[in-house]
Amino acid sequence: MEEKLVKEIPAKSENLSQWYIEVIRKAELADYAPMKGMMVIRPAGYAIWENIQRLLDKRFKETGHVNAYFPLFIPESFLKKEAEHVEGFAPEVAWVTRGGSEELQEPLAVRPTSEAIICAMYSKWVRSWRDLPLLINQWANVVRWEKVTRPFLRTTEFLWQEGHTVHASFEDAQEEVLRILGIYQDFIEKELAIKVYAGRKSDREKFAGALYTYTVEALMPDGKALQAGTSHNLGQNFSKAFEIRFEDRDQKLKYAWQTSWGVSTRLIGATVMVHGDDDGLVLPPKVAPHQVVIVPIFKARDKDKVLSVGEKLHADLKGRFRTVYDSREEYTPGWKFAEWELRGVPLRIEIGPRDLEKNQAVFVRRDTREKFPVPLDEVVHRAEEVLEEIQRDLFKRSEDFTRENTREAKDYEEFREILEERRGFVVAPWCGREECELKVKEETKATIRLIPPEGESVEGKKCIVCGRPAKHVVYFARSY
RNA sequence: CGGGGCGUGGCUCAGCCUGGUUAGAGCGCCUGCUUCGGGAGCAGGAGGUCGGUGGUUCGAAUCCACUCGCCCCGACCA
Repeated sequence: MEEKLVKEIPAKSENLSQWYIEVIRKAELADYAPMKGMMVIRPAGYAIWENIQRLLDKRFKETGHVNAYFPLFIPESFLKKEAEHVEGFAPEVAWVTRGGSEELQEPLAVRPTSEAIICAMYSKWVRSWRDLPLLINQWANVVRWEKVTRPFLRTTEFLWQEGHTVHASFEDAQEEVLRILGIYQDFIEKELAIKVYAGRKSDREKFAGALYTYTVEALMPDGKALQAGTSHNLGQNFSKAFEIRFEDRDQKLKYAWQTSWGVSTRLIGATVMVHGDDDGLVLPPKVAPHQVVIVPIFKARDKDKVLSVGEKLHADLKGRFRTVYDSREEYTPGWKFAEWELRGVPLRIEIGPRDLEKNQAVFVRRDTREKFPVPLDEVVHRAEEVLEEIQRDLFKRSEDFTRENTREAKDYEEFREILEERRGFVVAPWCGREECELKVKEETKATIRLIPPEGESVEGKKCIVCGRPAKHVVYFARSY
């Protein structure tokens, strides 16, 4: 039994919810603002977001997308143009009804998502098939008046990116939707080291106003699923509501086909939950604000020697990795170890008198706590390898956990038993009827998280609930 | 939005039930010295008006009402 090194954080395995909140505050990722459901993203948290932005934005640009920025406010009449859309979002929209001392003629919604305002602009910009595809993304904040909030996972205001594209055909739009879904999956698995399943949402769970919604879903340590990103095929629903038409090669005027897609600061929450441990954050090297921390260890008599080697190490490392050199003298090495572990720095490099004698440094992995000596002239090279190993191992662990907690249910009794006692994903055949979906939700609190891509045959399979012939084999889970 | 719990120096909490001296502790913080390979030791010091508002009372952290915020359960949630 390993000794717990950080005080005042509840054990992750015993109380995930408390652990999560405490870690976020103690590691200074975020703090509560004085208004309900709102938080301040502190520098340590924002640095993760900046890394997410950088790595995702690169992928968007590589696939032909450009960034723009649309207004925060949406006139009420615009929001109302697409019927399903307004119905879906109405309960959680914040309104501005006054400007200065004057009542507004028309209330302005604080965007809960930007389809309405963006489509209004697109209807002005799209005229010809030559204008398509239109591939725009924006990094922005949105506001949703949620009843239950939790830092990063569900807050009143949050940061995200939302892509909004316009295409000449259903096929083009569908291709875009799946391309983005692929980017999300690749990004989350490679950079955040979180295993996700990708698939389509049931009609009940899809985005308000979409034809189809695709999703990537991750499994949290308590066995509940978290929607990590969505990509919607909007069909012509919005183009008809907002009159986005183009004249095609055949000289016919056609309504455009659209998509929208997004991931949010919720990804930070997922990263914290999936990888953290009882001593605090464990951050994947690719998005960690600091990838390496160098801690020099010295007594008065070897201070100069150790510090000069430490500085040399720092100089060698800082060009390659996000490195912090913690040479503060007011804290002891032990204190620093605990502090940087709490903050999730993937690799710690210790350098002390004993190491100098052997011309080495000591590496300590945050994820495994594995400690091993590295010759001084191999530090940079080994650091690179170790960071890659950590990144890989974190994903492996997430993948193993997710697979181990993905089970097939033979019958409804077993289905309920799994969701009650072990949770995780339960894979089962479904007839496609909302009635059965609702029954499952009522009786187990689980919903259909996704319908996987076609492939597996449903020949001879029967709905886990009603026994009718199955249309799909789907993934159920309780969710955040 | 319904049920429950909780707001006291930066943090974790005691005090409240049974109102009454200058509101306490540990950690953290500041100063000095000694330390430094897993959250160092000693000495001295600073810091709170008890979430907010109103009420009861000679007197309120303590009792009452309202209100803001946080946590848990439920409802809701693309």
